[in-house]
Amino acid sequence: MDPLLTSLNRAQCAAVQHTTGPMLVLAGPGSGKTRVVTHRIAHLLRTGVPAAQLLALTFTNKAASEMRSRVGQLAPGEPVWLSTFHRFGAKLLRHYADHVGLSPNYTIYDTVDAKQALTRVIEAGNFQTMHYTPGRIGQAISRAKNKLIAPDRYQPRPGSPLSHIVAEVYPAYQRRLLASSAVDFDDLLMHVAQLLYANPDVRATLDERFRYILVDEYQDTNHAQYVILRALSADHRNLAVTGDPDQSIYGWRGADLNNILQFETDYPDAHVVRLERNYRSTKRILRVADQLIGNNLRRKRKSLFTDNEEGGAVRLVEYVTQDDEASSIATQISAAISSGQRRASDFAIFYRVNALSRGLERAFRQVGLPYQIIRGLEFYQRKEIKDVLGYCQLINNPRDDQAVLRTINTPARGIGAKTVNRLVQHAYAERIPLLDAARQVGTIQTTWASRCAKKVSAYVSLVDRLSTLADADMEEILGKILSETGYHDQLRDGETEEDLSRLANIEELLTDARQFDEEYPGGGYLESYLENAWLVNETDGWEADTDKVTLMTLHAAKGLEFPVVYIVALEHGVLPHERSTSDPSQLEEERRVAFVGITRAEQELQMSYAVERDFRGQRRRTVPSSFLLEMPREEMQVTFLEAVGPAVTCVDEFREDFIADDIPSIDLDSGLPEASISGESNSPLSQGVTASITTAAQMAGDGIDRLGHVSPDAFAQGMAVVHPEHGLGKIVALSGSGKNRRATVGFATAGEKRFVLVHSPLRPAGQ
DNA sequence: TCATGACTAACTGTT
DNA sequence: TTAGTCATGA
Repeated sequence: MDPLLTSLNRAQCAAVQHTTGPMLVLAGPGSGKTRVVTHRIAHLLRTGVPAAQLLALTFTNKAASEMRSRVGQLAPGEPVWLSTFHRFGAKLLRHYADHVGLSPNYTIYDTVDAKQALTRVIEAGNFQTMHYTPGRIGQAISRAKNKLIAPDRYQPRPGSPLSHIVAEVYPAYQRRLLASSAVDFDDLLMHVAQLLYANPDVRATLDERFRYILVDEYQDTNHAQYVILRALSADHRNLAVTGDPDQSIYGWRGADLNNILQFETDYPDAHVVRLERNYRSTKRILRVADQLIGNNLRRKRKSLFTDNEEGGAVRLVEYVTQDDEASSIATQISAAISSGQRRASDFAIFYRVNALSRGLERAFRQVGLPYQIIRGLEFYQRKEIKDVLGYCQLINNPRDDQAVLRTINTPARGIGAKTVNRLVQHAYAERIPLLDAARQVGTIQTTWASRCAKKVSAYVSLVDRLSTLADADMEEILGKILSETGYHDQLRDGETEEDLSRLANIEELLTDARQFDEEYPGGGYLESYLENAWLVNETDGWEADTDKVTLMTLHAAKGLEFPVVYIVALEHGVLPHERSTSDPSQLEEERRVAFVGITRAEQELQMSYAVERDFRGQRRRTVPSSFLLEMPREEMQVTFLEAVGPAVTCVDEFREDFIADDIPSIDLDSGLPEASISGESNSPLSQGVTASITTAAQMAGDGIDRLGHVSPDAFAQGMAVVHPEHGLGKIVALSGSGKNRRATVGFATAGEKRFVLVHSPLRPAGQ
């Protein structure tokens, strides 16, 4: 028998062996879905399908890289195109940019940039937005884009003031994006859909090229993605989608559950495979999940079962405060680790909102538990990183207004809001990019103070100077930016804690760039580098093989599994989230979020809530989540507090309701966690905490070996160095790696010189 | 034009 | 709690 199939069950085999025609794989949690997808890719390759005809699309970067590594094991060296929808869209758009009015070097705006751009458009256009914030308007535009409603086709609805505003603002916003040759995340899909729709020849070419398409997490696709998929599989109808309606948790992002619920209507000849056997969780965990999700109406019924062990009871624990909750969990985990039962990496803690991670972090630090937090977009959202990347954006795409606005006065060079506004007005009036407007400063606006004009011209020539670097190594580009703009000096001379951490982050960025250069040597990859920065999310930074406890949102947890799972803050308003409690379909989505969390657990699961929780700096009484009442009592072990003080009626009521449902095992006074660990005693263990980033510079030490040679690693951006002939200088930029590592050094007398570090007599100053 | 400090409003999730 | 806005004085 084919070794690809031996380890699979019947349903899995059926899915893997399916080759032509549409297929829907309904895969319950833990049913080996990723296995099926990867094995199917390998199987297709084995049956002679060229790798170039395969396209596998996922929803997140994490899922894509997971899949890439697994396909790599099954079918090494096969160049299967495997990426997220957005990345796929970005690549296609590079190729067909002119078809949709972009230049190939277009910029991708993240949520923040897009919102700022929108705000500018609203201000500049003097739109009356009444009480609607740019955020609200942006959401409405995003929804329209996800539904593929083009700016000129948007129809305001009577009785919806917001839609009238959107009808005005949306076209202006989109015009400005195109003028900047920029797209937002939604455009990555909308433009592609439009491209395929408006260009039958392009569509046919791509349909021909991607004859076999596999889509993971199909329940999370939105209308735009749906249309793209349909367009790419019209002639070659080998579209295989996998998903689980019960795990659809991106409705707010436009995911349309109908896509999966109606797949069989769209493709009447679709082969449908159900993967219902769960290989992940214990019977009791699965029953809790199954009964909870049974309360949803909009779903496809499926029966989950497992041959795994019965397992221990699912725990529900009540705490007084969030601090109790956090420290109890931390103590439990470290006890399990020190007794040798578990490793730190066996544990994961899930929460509904990122803000809840802070208390947990504190508790973990106190106990000295190593942990890693998965949080979206942290690094690339930092001001200093965005500032530096802003210059890169500008080098890559000089029409990028957002980049101009970000960099024109960063670091401060005396170009104030007033000047910028005049520039913007001029640019909008002339319908030209901001940088061009800045370029014209000397010639057009005679009324301007020559002081301002001078500064603006200096900025323009700075950008021009940097632009000559477009094809250099990333590290060199970044290095030049840092030195030429004075950004590095400014931070280095700063004394605040903040400046220090900014500097550390910059170092981290340089290290990252250096790694990138090693992977893509020779330079000229600025665009790819930026694309990567724009489309990453920090989930990629998750290291499965380090021994740390994982903390993340329930959304980020999708697709992962852990031996022991904690879900915290099962409270009304948190899970379900307060913005979702009124709408039944949103409530169902919240239930699915809980379902996803529960089904990540392999052996143990603890859910908890606190009677009091700090929110917005205020302490509030909570109401336990109604979802808890929907779970089977007989599978659970409950730990209620004995007394929570006077008149905690909501919690009392909840307990009565919970107990009324004939609960066999209750455990009223045992198991209450000890108040908390004394905060003062700072154990030496806490040294092990690993939340901070160690920069390459920190690790490099003095970098001088016994022979007196200075390791190339000893040199860092901006460092003062000594040369025997030229004397004191400063490192302006670094590039290359290993023995090819070069430094550009600016000397006081001799000007700029370039050195190959291993052969150079350069030394860090002062050594 | 910029730095400072007071004040205020917001806190879902991800590409 | 905190990021962001606003007013003030230098």
